Amino acid sequence: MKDIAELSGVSIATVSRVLNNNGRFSEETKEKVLKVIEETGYQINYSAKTLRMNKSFSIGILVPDITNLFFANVVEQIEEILFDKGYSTIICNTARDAKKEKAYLSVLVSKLIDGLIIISGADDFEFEHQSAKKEIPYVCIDREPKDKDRTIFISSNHYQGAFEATENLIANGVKHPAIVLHKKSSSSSKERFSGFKDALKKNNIDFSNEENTLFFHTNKQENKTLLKNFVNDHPDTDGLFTVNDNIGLDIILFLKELNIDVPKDIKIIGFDNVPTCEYSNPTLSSIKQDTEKIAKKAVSSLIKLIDGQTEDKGKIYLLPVQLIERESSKLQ
Amino acid sequence: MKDIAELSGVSIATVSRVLNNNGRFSEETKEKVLKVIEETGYQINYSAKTLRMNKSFSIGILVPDITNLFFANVVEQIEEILFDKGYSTIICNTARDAKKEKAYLSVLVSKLIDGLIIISGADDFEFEHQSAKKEIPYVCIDREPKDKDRTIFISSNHYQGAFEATENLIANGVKHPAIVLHKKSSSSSKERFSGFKDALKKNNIDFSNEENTLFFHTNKQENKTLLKNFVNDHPDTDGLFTVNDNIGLDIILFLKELNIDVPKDIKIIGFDNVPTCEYSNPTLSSIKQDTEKIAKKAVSSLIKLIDGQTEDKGKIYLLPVQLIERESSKLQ
DNA sequence: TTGTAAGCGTTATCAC
DNA sequence: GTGATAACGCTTACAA
Repeated sequence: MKDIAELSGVSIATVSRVLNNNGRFSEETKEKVLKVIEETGYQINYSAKTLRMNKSFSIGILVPDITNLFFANVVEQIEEILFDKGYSTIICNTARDAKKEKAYLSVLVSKLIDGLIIISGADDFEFEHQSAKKEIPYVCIDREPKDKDRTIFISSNHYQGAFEATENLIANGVKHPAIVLHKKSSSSSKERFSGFKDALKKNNIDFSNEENTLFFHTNKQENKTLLKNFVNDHPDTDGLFTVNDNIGLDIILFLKELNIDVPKDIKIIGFDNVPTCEYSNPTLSSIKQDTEKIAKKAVSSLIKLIDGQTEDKGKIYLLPVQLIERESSKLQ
Repeated sequence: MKDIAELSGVSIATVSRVLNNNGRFSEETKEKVLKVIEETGYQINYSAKTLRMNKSFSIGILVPDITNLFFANVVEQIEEILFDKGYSTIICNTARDAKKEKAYLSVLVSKLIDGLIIISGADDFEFEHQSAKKEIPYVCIDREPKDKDRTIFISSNHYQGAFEATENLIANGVKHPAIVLHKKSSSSSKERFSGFKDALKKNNIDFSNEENTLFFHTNKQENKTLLKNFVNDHPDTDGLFTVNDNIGLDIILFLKELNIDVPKDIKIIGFDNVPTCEYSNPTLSSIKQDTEKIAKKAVSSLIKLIDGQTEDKGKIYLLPVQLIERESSKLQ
């Protein structure tokens, strides 16, 4: 800027005004300055700007696993919107590791990020606003904040999705549905669980943990055995709602090995609508989340908070989901 | 820092020394200062540090599409290694848009990033080092740099992978192999193309663009027609090497509709080894890139450049790939 | 409409 | 060992 000022024969202050279009300069100087800027290929120094303005024009995103397609889609779309608004995004892959999450939060605070978007995660999110510093606005996607009044919570309607999936199974003739899920569960999979249970209740099917739930681990081989035992112990089972598509897809393979036909013997519906659903055999029915809406809502909510509009604080946005029917749940 | 200094009764300079472990302070002061820091929950201000040191402790990554699993894997691993080394990563999703790429580069320069990692992309990468500023070190993954002497190029051995895939098809009885690829091609898909051609040559199979190549577009329906026409025009075709798995997986579905059996009538091998390969029917053989090695090599190379070690500049690292045989290419 | 200068939170040089 | 202090590049209040 000093160079620009000298080359165009004005003061540094004027250069700054022109750069930020703050008014208080003549058309003539403006052109002079912009010309020099053009020629020199000047690039603003954001550190200095940040230091001075206490605003970094960057937003942090905390995501458990960027290789998960659902997350990747949301992140991609958030990033695009933010980019258009002049913010850059710092994507932090926490690898579902609480320690790493803490470390990242600390780095983000140090970088004076203007806002934070939290995507999913094992337990409720807590932001320990260190010291009396300016509080950093944040919004949560698919993960409940501990401090609900301070932030905005955006989530797909997991309950509704699970409910619809289960009712669809029943409508297609399933008499003994079961849910397959992981033991340690996020707020969203808890919602899915209760959607499943309520659908049974509504359809007068008794629910018991023993008969209607199967808990998977993370190891594939182990899960294969768990499934085998489950269908042995509960041979009536004729429909499975799997808490996500990865589980559903694995089960399709497992059942093939057990010579159990999908959908004739057992119907399956997953959750997330990952691309693989279209390539499996049979193709996997699933619940599709509206990643675009989620991303848009998250960004607009966050921007509001950043701009000091507090009227949405404490709000919860539940976004609708959509059942995508494919072969795995079809009536024969 | 000022507060810390006052609270612990030392000068700001001393606090800085303790924080950075620069020596020139007594054990006693150290403890005193660290205690206060602990209590106050002090967080360093990176903007100030960056401004002063002209070093930002952050690295930019340019990636065409974060929802592509191969890219996501590489990015994830790069991020993890960098995090352990105290760098934070700014992931820039260029969406294969040259304009956006330019815009991002400009932002990254403004943020004084210490280094840059470029992943893939349509054409050779050019970094127009603006003005006489400090030059930013960068390394390229799967994308050739224009200015080869300035940087380090890391790539899977796409040529070898394509060569092996093609030879494997031939070894399994394929007499009339064809390659399926996109018209506008990156440096890596060019390599794959020439690996394919050379494998034909070595096995005394004549190559012609007309008989042995099929160019796909981006539209799925269109591609289905293209494939249909191709197998009509060239009914001898009994093996396809698809330049990536997404094409291969689509073709499996298309051929099913055409009542052409895979692998009996036509054998297929893809490239990238995406997870879906294991779920399709038949499962898709593929070439697996070693994302871990790629990530490690990229980071270590970049760090060397950042540290001013120039002896590796201009080097090219070709990393081995691995054929994963599944049902789609098996001999019956 | 323009210029001067203080100050943002660090690090690094120098003096003690 | 420790402390003053200049400087990094920018914005902005105030003066002109």
